Amino acid sequence: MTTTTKLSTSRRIEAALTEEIAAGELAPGTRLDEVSLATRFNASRTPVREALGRLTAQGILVQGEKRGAFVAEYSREELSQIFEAMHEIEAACARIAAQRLNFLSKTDIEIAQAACIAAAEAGDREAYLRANEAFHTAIYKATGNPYMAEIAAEFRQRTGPFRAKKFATKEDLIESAKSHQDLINDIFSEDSTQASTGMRDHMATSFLQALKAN
Amino acid sequence: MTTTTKLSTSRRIEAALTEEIAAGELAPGTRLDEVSLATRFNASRTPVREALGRLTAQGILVQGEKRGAFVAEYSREELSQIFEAMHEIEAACARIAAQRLNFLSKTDIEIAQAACIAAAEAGDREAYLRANEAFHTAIYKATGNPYMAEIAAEFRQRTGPFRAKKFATKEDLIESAKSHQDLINDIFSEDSTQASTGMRDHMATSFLQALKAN
DNA sequence: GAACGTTATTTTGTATACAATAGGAAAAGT
DNA sequence: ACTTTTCCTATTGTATACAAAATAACGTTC
Repeated sequence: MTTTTKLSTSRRIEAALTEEIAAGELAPGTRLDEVSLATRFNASRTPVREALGRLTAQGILVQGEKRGAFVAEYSREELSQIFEAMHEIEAACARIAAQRLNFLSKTDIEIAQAACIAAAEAGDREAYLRANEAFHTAIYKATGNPYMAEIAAEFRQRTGPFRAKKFATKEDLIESAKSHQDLINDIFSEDSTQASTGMRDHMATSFLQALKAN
Repeated sequence: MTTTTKLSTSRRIEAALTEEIAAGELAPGTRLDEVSLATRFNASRTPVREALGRLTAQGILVQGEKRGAFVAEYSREELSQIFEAMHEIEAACARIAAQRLNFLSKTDIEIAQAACIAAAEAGDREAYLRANEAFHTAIYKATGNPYMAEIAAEFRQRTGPFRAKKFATKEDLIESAKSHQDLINDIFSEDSTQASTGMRDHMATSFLQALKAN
C-alpha cells in the first residue's frame, strides 16, 4: 500500500533515496553525484540538491563542504553512540506513553503486536520487520507527542541500514516478539519508570541481535 | 567573541537568521520572503532557499507547500509537547552523563556553574542566560555522545524564542543557580536514575519560570 | 625514479531565467 | 449586500547558466 500522493519533484527524489538507502541498495559510504541523480530522475540539479540537503539534515547522508554527499557511514564507536541515543529516546517514548495511555493507543499497540506474533510464528522475516516497525510507531503515537515521535522515527530511519541484517532465524523473531510482550506489560502498568526500563531492556536484546548479524 | 570563520553564503544567511530569531527580532509567525532576504543579504534566492530549508529541518521555521516560510509559532498545546520532549531529552543527557562522568567533564560543568553563580549574584541577566546555556552544553558534552548532544542543542535552540522572557528578577537567577547545584549533586552521584530525575526537577522549575513570564 | 608544482577536468556553490500554483482583487450573478 | 467566479499578481518550485574550488592528471625538476 504505497500512498500515491502527488509529490513535488524534490520530495519524490527524497523519498526514493530514503527508500533505497533503507533497503540497503545504496550502501553506507556510497557517493551520491548530483548530476547523475538529476539525469536519473529526469530533473535538474536544484531539486536534487534540496533532497540531499534534507536527507543530510536527517543524518541519513553526510555532506562535506564542497566535498559532495555520501550515504552516512559510521565507525563502531559512532554506531554505538547512535544506538545509545536511540535507546534513550525510545525509553523516553515508553515513559511518556505509559503516562498517557488510553484505550485507543492500547488497542493500536496490541494490534501491532498481534501482527508481530503472526509474522514470527509464520517465520516471515520481511513481514516481521514491517510489523516491528509498526509496533514501535504505535508506541511513538501513544506518547501523544508528535515532536517526540518525530525524533524517534528519525533515529529509526537513521539506524535502518545497520539493523537490516537482523533477525536471521525464526527463533530470533519469536524471541523479539516475546520481548515485545514484556515491554507491553511494562508500559500498560502505567508506571513510567518501569516502562522506560522495559524499553531499555527490549532495545538491549534487539541490539544484541543486530550485533550477532555482523 | 564571534568566531570569524569564513562561511559560505548560505551558511552565513542561516547563521544570521538563527541569531535574529533567537534574539526575538524575528517573532514567531513572521513570514520570511525569499526575494527580500536575497536582496537583504546581497545574494540570490538559491542560497536563501538552502538556508530556509535547513532552518525548517531544525524546526525553527515551518514551510508549507507553495506557502512560504514562517518563523515557527506554536499553540499552548504544541509548546507543552515541545517542552515535554526537551525535558525528556535533557533527562536522558543527564542520565548518560552520570554514567560516563570523568574529571574533565566534571570540571567543565563546575566551571560553567561558577559562571552561573557569578552572574546570578551580579544580577546580570544577559550573562546568566549565556552561562546557563554553557552549563547545559557542558552536560551535553559530558554524555560523550555527540548525537545526543546535537538533539538536545537543537531543542534548546528551538525553544529559545519561548524562553526569552525568563529570569525576570534577580531572585529568579539565584533560584535557578541553586537548582543547578542540586542537579550537579545528582549527576555527580553517578547514579543515572537520580541524575535523570534531578534533571527533570530542574527543568520543571525552569519551565515554571518561563510560564511566570508569560 | 620520486616528489613537487602546474594545469585540466570534474563537481559543487551561486546566480538568473522560466514555469506553475496559490492567494487575492475585481466583476458578475443572486 | 453578499456570494461566487474569474482573472491577475505575487511567490514558490524547477531549470539552466556561470563561477569557484577541489581532485586528478600530467609534466618537470631534483
